[in-house]
Amino acid sequence: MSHADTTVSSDAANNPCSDCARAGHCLGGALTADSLHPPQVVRRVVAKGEHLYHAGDPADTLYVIRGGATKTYVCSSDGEEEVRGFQLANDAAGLESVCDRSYHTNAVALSRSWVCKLPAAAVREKMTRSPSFRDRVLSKLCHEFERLYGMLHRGRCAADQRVADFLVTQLRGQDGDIRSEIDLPMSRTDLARYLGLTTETVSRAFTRLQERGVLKRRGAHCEIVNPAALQALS
Amino acid sequence: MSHADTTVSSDAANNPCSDCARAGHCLGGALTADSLHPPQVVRRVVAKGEHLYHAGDPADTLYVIRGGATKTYVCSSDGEEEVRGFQLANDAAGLESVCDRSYHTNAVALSRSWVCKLPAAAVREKMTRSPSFRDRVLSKLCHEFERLYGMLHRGRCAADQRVADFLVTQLRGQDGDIRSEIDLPMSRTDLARYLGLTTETVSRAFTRLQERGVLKRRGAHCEIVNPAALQALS
DNA sequence: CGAAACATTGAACCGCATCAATCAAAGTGG
DNA sequence: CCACTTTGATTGATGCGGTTCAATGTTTCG
Repeated sequence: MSHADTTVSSDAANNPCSDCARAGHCLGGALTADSLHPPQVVRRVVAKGEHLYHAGDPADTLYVIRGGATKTYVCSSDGEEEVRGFQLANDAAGLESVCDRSYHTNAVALSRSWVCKLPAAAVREKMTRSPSFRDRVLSKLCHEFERLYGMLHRGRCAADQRVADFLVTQLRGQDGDIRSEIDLPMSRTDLARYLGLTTETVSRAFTRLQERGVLKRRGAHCEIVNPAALQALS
Repeated sequence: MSHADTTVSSDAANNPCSDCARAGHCLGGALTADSLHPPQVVRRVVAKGEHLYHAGDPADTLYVIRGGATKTYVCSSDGEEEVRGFQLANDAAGLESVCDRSYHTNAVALSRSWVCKLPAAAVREKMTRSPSFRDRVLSKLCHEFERLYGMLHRGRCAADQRVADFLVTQLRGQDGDIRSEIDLPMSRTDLARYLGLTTETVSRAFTRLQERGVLKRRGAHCEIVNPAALQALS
């Protein structure tokens, strides 16, 4: 994945979205399309382990992930970490900034990541001015609802199903087609805390999937040998 | 609970919210406050077992429950019913009408219920006109997110904790104070399908809570003897 | 009253968590 | 570059909680 366009031209200094290939599909692009004066969207590189925000911080920024990967998580009352979601390229983090005063999750980079910061105030203002932009934001919220309902459903399935379902979800790109291989950016521990299982159980599920000839693993890389079988499980 | 105001005055025929005590706290009241010509909000009585909408129907109505109780549910691929939520007085059903074209759940009355139908088009239109109304709708969506996150957390707890946590949630009225007794409007089966457990496990959890002196049951009625102990569990 | 639906209780089984050990990969410092 | 440490992943053995199957008790309603 190339991030050559992070080198800032003088144009991009005023509007980082002007030289972004994804501007047409991104809330940031829409936010800066009818150009007001100052740069509203800011690009940033985030080191592995660095936080985008913490729970309780004033929710003043909507993040769009350009590259890399992040996770959102909370620490439950018993001290356990609950992973609420992973964000890859083109995903949003901190959507609660649209409808709440403060973040209720923590967000941290799983690897070196490239993100765009959209001021929540600008997003709200644009929502007021443009119903179509508002509908795009609502659509994002709607997708998040669907994802959460999916998580709830997964929580009622057996371990192998949870892992299979997760893989199917991850393999489906935003363009709709289904890839046959993937690099999982998160650790087994994070995946377990996302799926509501232990690392041991997740590990065993992967082993079983491999033994059945559904997939092959090489470290974080994961190749789907039998997509139909994977789909059938989830 | 009295529903005397369902008897329609000629005023109320044009605007059912004009004689509703809850109009000030209800999206319906806000929708009809700056009165346009025809009645936008329609009241209806829904018989037990009658559906408000089905999954796949065009999502053209936002429902507000005035009295009674409803549940939303989906039938998963394996034929099992998954209950996604219960709606009591002042709760909304069909929130997806704000951001989606069609409902993705079914909604059915658990008992004779009184509902208000808000046309989704009118809600969207008012959102465009009034940022504060828009923020109220967004706030509803935000609360739904919180509820879903709570459900996800509950899904990782033991059976007794799930039931205790559910009770605590139900006992907390929208005014913030905590009641000491409650009539559960849903069957054990529905509750089990909501909590991701079996009816037997839910039943045993209630029995254990009673044996520990936390609560007393008389049919659907549930009296909390030791609120502190209940809170401590959840 | 009698039937049907719902709720409760009991016994046995099974899947996941837990505890524990080994293995693999990635740094780190001499 | 190689020992050494550290971190993460895998595999194994055991126990427990919730499901499953089955029976009984309770409520509701024609």
